Amino acid sequence: MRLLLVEDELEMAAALGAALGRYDMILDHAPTLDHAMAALANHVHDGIILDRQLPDGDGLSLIPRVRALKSGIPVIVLTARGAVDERVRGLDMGADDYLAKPFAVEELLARIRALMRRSPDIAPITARIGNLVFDFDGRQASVNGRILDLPRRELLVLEALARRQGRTVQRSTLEESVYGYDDEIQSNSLDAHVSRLRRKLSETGAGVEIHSIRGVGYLLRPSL
Amino acid sequence: MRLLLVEDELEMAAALGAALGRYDMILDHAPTLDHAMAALANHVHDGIILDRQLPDGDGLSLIPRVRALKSGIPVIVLTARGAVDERVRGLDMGADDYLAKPFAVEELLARIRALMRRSPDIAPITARIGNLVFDFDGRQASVNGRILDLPRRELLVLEALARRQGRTVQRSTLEESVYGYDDEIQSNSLDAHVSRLRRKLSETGAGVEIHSIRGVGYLLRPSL
DNA sequence: GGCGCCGCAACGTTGCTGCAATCCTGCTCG
DNA sequence: CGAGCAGGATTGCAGCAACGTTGCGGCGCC
Repeated sequence: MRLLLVEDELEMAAALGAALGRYDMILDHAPTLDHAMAALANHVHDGIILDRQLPDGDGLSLIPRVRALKSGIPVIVLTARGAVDERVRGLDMGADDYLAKPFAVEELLARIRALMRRSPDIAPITARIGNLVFDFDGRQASVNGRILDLPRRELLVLEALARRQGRTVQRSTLEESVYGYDDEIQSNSLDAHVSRLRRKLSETGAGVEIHSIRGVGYLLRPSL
Repeated sequence: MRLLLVEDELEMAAALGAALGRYDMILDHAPTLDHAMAALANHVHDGIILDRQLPDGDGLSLIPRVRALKSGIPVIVLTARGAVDERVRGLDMGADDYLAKPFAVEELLARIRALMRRSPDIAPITARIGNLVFDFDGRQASVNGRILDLPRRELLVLEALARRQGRTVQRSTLEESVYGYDDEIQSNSLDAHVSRLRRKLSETGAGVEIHSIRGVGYLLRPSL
């Protein structure tokens, strides 16, 4: 992980650099807005820590420029303690979080982690098949970050298949997880759901296929 | 924000519930340790307020069990005034703070906020979706710097959705965070709140939409 | 007493879902 | 090797449950 610290106090920068280094993070240091823009243009950063009082202007003015360049980067603003309206202004300018000085390094770290977690890169309990990501916790499927909004039954089918990805799922097992035990079915509704699911998966380029095994059940796997 | 009060005196519980309600917080009430454990198992709370003298034991015995279940939750212990060693014992058992009875509600509130702020792991302090900024600390939503003046229930809906932005929130989860668990609902009031919220969000150009997933729940996301 | 929030219910609307009819595909057996 | 068949795929349709919207009345709060 590589962070950019925009801060004119050298002491502070050095201290933070040392602390973050212990957590395998790289800290680039920019003492002014100009330096910051140059650094952003030349390197790829995963997050920005921004002081407000800088020699060549208010740190906040950097935010729109950052967003224009790379919108997704988390920005944490350092504010003076207790300055509530400063805080509000920072957030409205598009900062993702703020931290009052003085602060504990651990807290900064925790917030960085929290922000990183928010970006969809690192997902908790998920299955990946092809371009498809199924989030069992959030009970939703997405393809390339775009959430598929699937009706309940189709979602249940996909969930059951994703749970056992690459392995065949008995037809009866599937029926059980889509319908209750009590809730019987007397038609090929399940097949119908599979059919509709297939269409949606191929339309969205999920890169998966639901393979059917005659007389046994279905199987979810990457296509090709 | 949703808190659990473990306290056998009903008067006290009612008074606190009313007071916290004015600050847009949901208070669940558990009169015994057993009730408390049941509530914790079934619901997601952001903090616990714990009395020591309970019908079925010392409140402190709850703390290790809480930590085992969900470690990050702040716990505030209510103690009798002046009992110093009680206080010490509470902190040693893993409480995060204590408060001597009788106390001012404002003080309790301040301590809750302080604790929430101190445990940065649980959540980032703000969420940004589209032009909408939700400040979990200040408990308010704003669009382009203009604060949205939302009634209590609508704010709770938006908060719950913003907490899990971009992910589907089960209908039941939403109901729980908007209403307490004793506080039942038997109509489509939730839908009504969502409807009104939608109107306000679109009128103010928040750039977000509350997408509904039939049979599952809702989902807050930027509108295209 | 005015105002606004809230639960509630009525009613309109949507779109999921079970069903069945029809077509398709792979297997079996003579 | 080809006909027959069983299981699977697809799709239109209608019923209905879930959702959206709105107005009303009660209640608490200033």
